[in-house]
Amino acid sequence: MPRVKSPETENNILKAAIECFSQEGFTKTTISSIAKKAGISHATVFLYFSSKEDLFEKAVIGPQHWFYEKQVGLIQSTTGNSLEQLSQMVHLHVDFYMKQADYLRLVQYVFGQKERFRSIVNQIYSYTDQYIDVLEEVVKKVQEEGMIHNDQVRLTCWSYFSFLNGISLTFNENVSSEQMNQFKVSAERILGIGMRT
Amino acid sequence: MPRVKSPETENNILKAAIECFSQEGFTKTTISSIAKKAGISHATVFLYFSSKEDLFEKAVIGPQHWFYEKQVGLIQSTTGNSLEQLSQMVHLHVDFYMKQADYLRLVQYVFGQKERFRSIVNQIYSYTDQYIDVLEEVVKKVQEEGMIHNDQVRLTCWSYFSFLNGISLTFNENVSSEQMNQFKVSAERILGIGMRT
Amino acid sequence: MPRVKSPETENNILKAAIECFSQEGFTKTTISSIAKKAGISHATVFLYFSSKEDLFEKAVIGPQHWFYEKQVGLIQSTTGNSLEQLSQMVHLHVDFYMKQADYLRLVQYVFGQKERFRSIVNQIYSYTDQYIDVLEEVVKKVQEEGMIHNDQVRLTCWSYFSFLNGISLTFNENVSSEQMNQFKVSAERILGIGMRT
Amino acid sequence: MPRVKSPETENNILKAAIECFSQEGFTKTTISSIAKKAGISHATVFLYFSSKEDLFEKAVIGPQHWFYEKQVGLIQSTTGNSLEQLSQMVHLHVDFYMKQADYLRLVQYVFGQKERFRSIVNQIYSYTDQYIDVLEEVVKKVQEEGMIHNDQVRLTCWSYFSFLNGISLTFNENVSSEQMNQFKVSAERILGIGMRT
DNA sequence: TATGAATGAGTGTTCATTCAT
DNA sequence: GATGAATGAACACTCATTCAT
Repeated sequence: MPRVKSPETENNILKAAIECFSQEGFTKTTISSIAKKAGISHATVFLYFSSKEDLFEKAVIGPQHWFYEKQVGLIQSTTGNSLEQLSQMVHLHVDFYMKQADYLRLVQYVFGQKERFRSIVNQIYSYTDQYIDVLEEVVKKVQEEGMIHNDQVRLTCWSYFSFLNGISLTFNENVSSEQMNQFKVSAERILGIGMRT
Repeated sequence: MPRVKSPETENNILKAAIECFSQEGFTKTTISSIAKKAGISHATVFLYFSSKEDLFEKAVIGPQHWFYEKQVGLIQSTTGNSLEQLSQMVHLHVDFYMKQADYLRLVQYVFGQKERFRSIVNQIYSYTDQYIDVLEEVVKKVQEEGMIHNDQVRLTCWSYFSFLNGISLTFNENVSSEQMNQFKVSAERILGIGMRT
Repeated sequence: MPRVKSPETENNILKAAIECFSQEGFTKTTISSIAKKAGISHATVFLYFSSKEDLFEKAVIGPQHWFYEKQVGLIQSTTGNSLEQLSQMVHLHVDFYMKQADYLRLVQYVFGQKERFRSIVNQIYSYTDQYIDVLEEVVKKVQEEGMIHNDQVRLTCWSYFSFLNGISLTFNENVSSEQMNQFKVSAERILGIGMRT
Repeated sequence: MPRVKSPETENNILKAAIECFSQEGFTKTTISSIAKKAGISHATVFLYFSSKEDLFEKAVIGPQHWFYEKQVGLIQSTTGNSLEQLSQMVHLHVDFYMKQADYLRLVQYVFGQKERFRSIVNQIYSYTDQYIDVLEEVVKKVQEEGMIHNDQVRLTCWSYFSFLNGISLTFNENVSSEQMNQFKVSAERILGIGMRT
């Protein structure tokens, strides 16, 4: 982070960049459109980021730390016995994923072009891996208490994670609360809870 | 009598286009690169498609019919009692989605930029709706036999569909067979079957 | 002239070419548009003319012979004493020039870009020179009869010729008969006749 | 504070554009050739003009105001009695038209393709109309003094104007002074003066 | 520091021309 | 002989990046 002048400006650029890149993709988005949205001149962008690629990478990677902290935070904010905690986490996760549509679209855009954005994809995978670690712990704990059973906890966690991405991709606009509830049920089922048989 | 425009060439262009567009996105992909991959001159592309936009739309929409026919076909190819059939369908679906990574990435790319590709997105939604119709029927039949229970069958089907897209997005390369199996288990769970409690 | 197959087709092409070239200029006009107007395929044009340049040159030069024969014919078709004949000629000339707007526009187009179409321009000048020869003879004859006086007969003829081109250029659509009459008066005045003092 | 867009550069582009367009026509002329002649990069042209069409229109229309001011100025610069003034005006006009060959060729090029450049043609007609207004006044004044007679003053003025364009079109290079003098005589005759019978 | 002017590299698209049938 | 498919050359226009102020 060059931190040349105003960190506020830097943030404005990054926010504008996330919006533009997620709506139009990398190549279609112009530096000018980002600058305009950030309320500055296009040339100023280059004072804060060395190139369009640099800005893109920072816009995608930058929020990752916060993003996964947030997810972990959701887990830690739960209360009750561990089964109840897991269920609460699922609810919070689904809500969170549907609310972060903009940024998630950007991440999904990058994931859809793995060869093109190899280096960024790898960085995100590494963040995700850490998060899956945390998730795995939680699920394992519930399992040890005998309340659910999953042969392959880690792989189950990846399924869960994929599901969250899948719903965010398919429904990033106009989701009903009924639909949201169903997503939560489905997510719980993936983790082995919530079956009402 | 002059030479005749070859349907084979048209197909080569479409195949090349799907590959390129899914790897690089719309704007980054050049007509030249598509032409090169199809083994023709870039100008020839314009003999078959009126513009880059036209080619893109046809590359995305074209396979939809086949794609959903295929999915419906998978359902019909199953045997046994209806629960077994549903389970078989899930297995075939997961396999199919992981194999169609290239094309699915393209569809997901379009979905990630709904404002930009509004018209295409709407067309795909309409295909998907039809497919969900079929899926709903199947699930309802199993349910009527009392073997599973889902309050919201249609919404459950959308969850199932989102999950398939989610795994295809997150893992479009190097998936282990263990992982594949877990995906199948998770998919079954979303539909309310496969819980081993 | 290759005279490959049908002279009728060749003529259709030339007629279409004159129309297109005079309306849109050389570069803007496409071989396809000419072919379409001539009711044939664009490739067929190349059976009759070796290149676009070739077709253009033939379309411009081709009618020159007929055009100046026609003008000379107008002179010879007059009757009465030589002053009356000159006046009749002027009337016929003005009518003729306003009627040949399409082709004249093409010639004027070429004249407006003398460097670009040097060779064609020179050929037209040589035709025009011959015509001015004829015109000069006529005017000189009237002058010898003492009915008009012009110091510089040849230069006066060029003025007359320039005037005809000038009105055709400025008014190639919607000319009133009043205007036509005034043109005739003006043309006569250039030649030294028609002054009503 | 950044550099400022220079009006000098804009003028250079316009001058280069007039030269190129008048020599090669609209389509044949490339933005690069204009830029080269103006001593700048082709991309810079688009900083000053939004498109090739825009540049063309401005190059054609731009000088119209100056052009007709100039013509009117010529009239006002004359001295002596009104007949002498008219004669002087004609001399100045002929000189002026032969000197403005470059720009006039461009105007004539546009006039030769009225359908293609309809909007520009209409704008020029409106300028010309104003100029003819002025000319008409002058001629009428001379006429009122009983020194010449023209039935249709306005139409005569259009003839005069057409003649000026005609000579400029036919002789935009290498005109002898003898020829120039004859042009002046012819122009005077159109207006009803200068007959030496 | 911040900006707008300037530009070179790049791309979609057109079109004259060639070629196979 | 006639045609439509195929193509390479060319061009308008865009945009990331640099530079002068």
